[in-house]
Amino acid sequence: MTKKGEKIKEIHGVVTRLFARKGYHNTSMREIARRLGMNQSSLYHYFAGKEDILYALINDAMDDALATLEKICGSNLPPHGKLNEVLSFYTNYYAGDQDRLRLLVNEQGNLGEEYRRILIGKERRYVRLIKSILKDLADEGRMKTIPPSVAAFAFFGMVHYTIKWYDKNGPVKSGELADYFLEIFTEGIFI
Amino acid sequence: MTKKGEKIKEIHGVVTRLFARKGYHNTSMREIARRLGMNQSSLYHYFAGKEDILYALINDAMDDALATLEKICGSNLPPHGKLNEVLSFYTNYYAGDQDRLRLLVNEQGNLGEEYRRILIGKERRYVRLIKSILKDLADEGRMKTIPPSVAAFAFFGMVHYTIKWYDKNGPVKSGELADYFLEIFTEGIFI
DNA sequence: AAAAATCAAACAAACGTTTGATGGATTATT
DNA sequence: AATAATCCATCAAACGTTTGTTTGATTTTT
Repeated sequence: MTKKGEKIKEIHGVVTRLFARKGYHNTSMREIARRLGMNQSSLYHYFAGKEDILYALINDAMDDALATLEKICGSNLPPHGKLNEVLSFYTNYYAGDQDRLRLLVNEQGNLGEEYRRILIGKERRYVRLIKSILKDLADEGRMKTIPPSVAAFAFFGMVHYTIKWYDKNGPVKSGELADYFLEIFTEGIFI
Repeated sequence: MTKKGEKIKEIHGVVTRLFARKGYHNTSMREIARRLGMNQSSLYHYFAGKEDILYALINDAMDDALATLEKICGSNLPPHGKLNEVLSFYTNYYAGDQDRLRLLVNEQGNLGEEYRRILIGKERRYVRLIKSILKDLADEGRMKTIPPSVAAFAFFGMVHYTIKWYDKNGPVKSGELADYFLEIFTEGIFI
């Protein structure tokens, strides 16, 4: 890794933390620079502007998740095995890297149209992946007649919302959380 | 209703729409005034400041929902009947009044500490209500051994996330959506 | 010596808010 | 009923800050 590459990573780390905890607009370039111990104008040596930093962070987070999800879906596991793997990975991903994913969920609206277009395209791929697994389950006759979109977004909702409440230092480990979500999603809370 | 009261309602409507669609920080007092056809300084005749408008909107939305939820929970329905009612109301509420609830979910972080303290207190009441229903179900032996917090937040997650995807003019009516959510939450998607 | 990294200083624009004044409506006083 | 005093709603203009960004020079590294 080049010297510049490492610095960029360092900046990414600090900015992720700040944007996630205080929000994009409540974090100034001055504060970012101060936390990094550098002059604010030096930031522009690494990034074209504030918005580009946000975009890079969200885009990276999406690419990372997409890569794993597509690998799972491309495997030769049976549908319910894929669902299991996907749900488990996705929950652990969200529970384990909350700051990054807060940006993805909360701050996309602060990007310009062009950037958003790209990210929305990637989001569609997420949804399509989950829906295709649910379709396969339905074809096997293992799933109720619930619109795949509704089921998929119910699942996304459960997982995405963890960034608002889940504490990974609390009593429930993220692996257990994934197990609970899988149980609720597939079999429900009733006995 | 007084003349002033009606004007405040009108302002609330316009601001709700703007804050929900563009975000709090991407909506200036100048734009709010322009959309209302009034001078920006006139807004300060009705509100102490921008932040106070946001607080009023979120607080009202919370109070409305809390009133209904507490009525349901105070009724003499059996636990599963309460769960049914609560889930149904809550889903319809979120699906039917998306702009208002976007503020509740997305923009709370832009409020000062004092305001947030109050809202967090009300949020706790939400969670306590749902958890108490789940506790009752568990005592009846109808619920699996899932931590009530996890189940409650899984439910909140499903419903709150609707503001990001659900289209009430789409193929799924909000009543149906509530039925699907109830089915998924209680019995799961598997047959 | 060339290139990369950092800096202090300043920029123009946008922001939320305040000021001070105006005309019209409402209320109180004659 | 007519007049005076008060309040309400609105306005144009400006205020002081803060914002993201740029400029141009200086230091550090290669």
